[in-house]
Amino acid sequence: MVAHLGADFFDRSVHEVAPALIGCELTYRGVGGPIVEVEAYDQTDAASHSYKGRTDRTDVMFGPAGRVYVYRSYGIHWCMNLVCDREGYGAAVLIRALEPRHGIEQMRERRGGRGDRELAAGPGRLTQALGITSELNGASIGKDLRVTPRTGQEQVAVGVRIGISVAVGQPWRYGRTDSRYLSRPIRPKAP
DNA sequence: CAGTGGATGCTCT
DNA sequence: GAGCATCCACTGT
Repeated sequence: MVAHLGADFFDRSVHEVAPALIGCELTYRGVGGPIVEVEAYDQTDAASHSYKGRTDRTDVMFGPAGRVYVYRSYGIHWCMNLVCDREGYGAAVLIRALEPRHGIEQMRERRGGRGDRELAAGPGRLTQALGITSELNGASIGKDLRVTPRTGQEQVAVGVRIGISVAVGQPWRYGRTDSRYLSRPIRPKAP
């Protein structure tokens, strides 16, 4: 029985939680590994789904911390977030990449036999590798989905977020400096 | 390598 | 009807 993070870990500013998640192990039904890349989104942020207020889609973002917000991206992919901050405030961390460590064979099957570097390097790839869909939207962490604390010190790099068209200069992307499993290299500022 | 465009579904205007 | 918190295949250096 390994200790895992509960709702209290997430019940604070997303800007504290996001960097603290780097190096924590995330597994869904035993499949996963250490998180190497995340992005923070909060209610005052024009790039956040919660920016324009609570809607049917974004409802989970405004709920209690420690729940899972899953949305469809570009009509094809699923992206997974962990909800942060107090109830009523819309904030979440987008999980963008992890290092494959547990259940690698299952990840390979789900990802069409791609190389290890392409199993979970990117938010759409990660959910596909772990078998996460909208069925998980609104679920609480701690059962099928677990996050365990990191064991050592991590070198966390900070950069600008990817794939957005507003608030592009905000340094709210975090990642392990030395990881081979990032979706893209971390750049301090947009070029 | 870098750059481009298509796939595809849903939310919000 | 526009626009997306993406990925992949394909092209050309």
